[in-house]
Amino acid sequence: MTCQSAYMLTGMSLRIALLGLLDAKGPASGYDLTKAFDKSLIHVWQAGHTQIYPELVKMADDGLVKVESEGARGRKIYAITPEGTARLHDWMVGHAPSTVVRSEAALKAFLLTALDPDEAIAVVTRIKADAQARFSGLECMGAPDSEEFTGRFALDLGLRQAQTMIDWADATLAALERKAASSAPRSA
Amino acid sequence: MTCQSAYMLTGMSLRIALLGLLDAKGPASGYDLTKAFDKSLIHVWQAGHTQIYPELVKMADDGLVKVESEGARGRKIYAITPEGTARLHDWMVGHAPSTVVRSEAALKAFLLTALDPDEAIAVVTRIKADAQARFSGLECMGAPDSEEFTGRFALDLGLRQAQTMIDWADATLAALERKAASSAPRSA
DNA sequence: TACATCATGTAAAGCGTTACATGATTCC
DNA sequence: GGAATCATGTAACGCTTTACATGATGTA
Repeated sequence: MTCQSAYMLTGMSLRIALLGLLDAKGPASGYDLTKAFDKSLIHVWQAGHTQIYPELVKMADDGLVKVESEGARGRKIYAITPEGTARLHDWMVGHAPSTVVRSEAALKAFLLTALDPDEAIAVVTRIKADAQARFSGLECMGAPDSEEFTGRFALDLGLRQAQTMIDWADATLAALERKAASSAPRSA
Repeated sequence: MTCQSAYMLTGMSLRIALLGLLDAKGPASGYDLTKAFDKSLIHVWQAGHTQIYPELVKMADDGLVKVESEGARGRKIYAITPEGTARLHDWMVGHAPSTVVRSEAALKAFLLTALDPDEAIAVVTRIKADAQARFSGLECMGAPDSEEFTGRFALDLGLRQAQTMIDWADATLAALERKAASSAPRSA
């Protein structure tokens, strides 16, 4: 009956991502964290500075981070607190993964049968091209210099997911082409 | 320069999902559509009745659907209009897939290195169990009677994605177990 | 001096969840 | 009569995006 405290029940993932970055890489400013989201968290979670700055203020109010120092140009360096570390740990081991899915690609897949085969082929071809671009982007993040080691497992997952989309697109294109051929065989 | 009209630029996916259902299955009430989301769109897009009812009203205002008839118990049957069909078609072929990703599982993958190997193993084991449950759920939706044919391609995609998560979890568990063994070899 | 980058914020609007609220009909 | 299901809605809150806004510092 005793429901765990509220942080187990609500979204919170932006907080967790920020705590994770501060935990892994040490104190940083909102500006640094915004860049980190763009650079190494882009395939995992997205947030802009307009979301990050106010969230850091709220997290400081809640004692999860604190302003460690203020540098040039009003730069504020945040550090994770022991309470913040504990919160991060609790979320990682205690938070039941949410089952919500909201995928535009899956929605297009769902609605594909509403289109003519030719149009459906165009849609899936575009999805495939996107997945290939994502795969290439992730590959670049990975191997050579790789200043970001934190994302090793997430990178592997991202690559596998992109490959899965490519494979699905290939299989779907094959099915659609069979259908296009059988529904209009006279043009051969 | 001429940006396409606003519907190309914003979210809209709930609208599209509703239009797709009305297009595929014919006129339906908000209640029916809510059930359809739960039953056949659950692995694609999620929405509850509190979101669907007001959205249908707005869509009627915009001329994409209309109240075709009113049945017992205040039941309102919505039908897609030609304009709605056109909007659905335009989105399918014209909307650039959004690149935003926000995945709690990927976030956990990213933060895995912040945990002890033992804890990380527990987290990944749970992710794997979830993916297996999702896979089984999708399998049930698929084969035998299958009153929902519309979701054929989306179902295939969902199964592939669930399998990918299972495969990633297995590979990650193997890596973590090697790490756990090498960091504490004396307990053998 | 002008432009790029660094660095921080606020405000408005839309999307999504949870809680609240109501009433009709059907089945036991 | 009571419970389950049918059927629709509103309100409050939180998350996310877009647009607006400001000023400091470095560099060509």
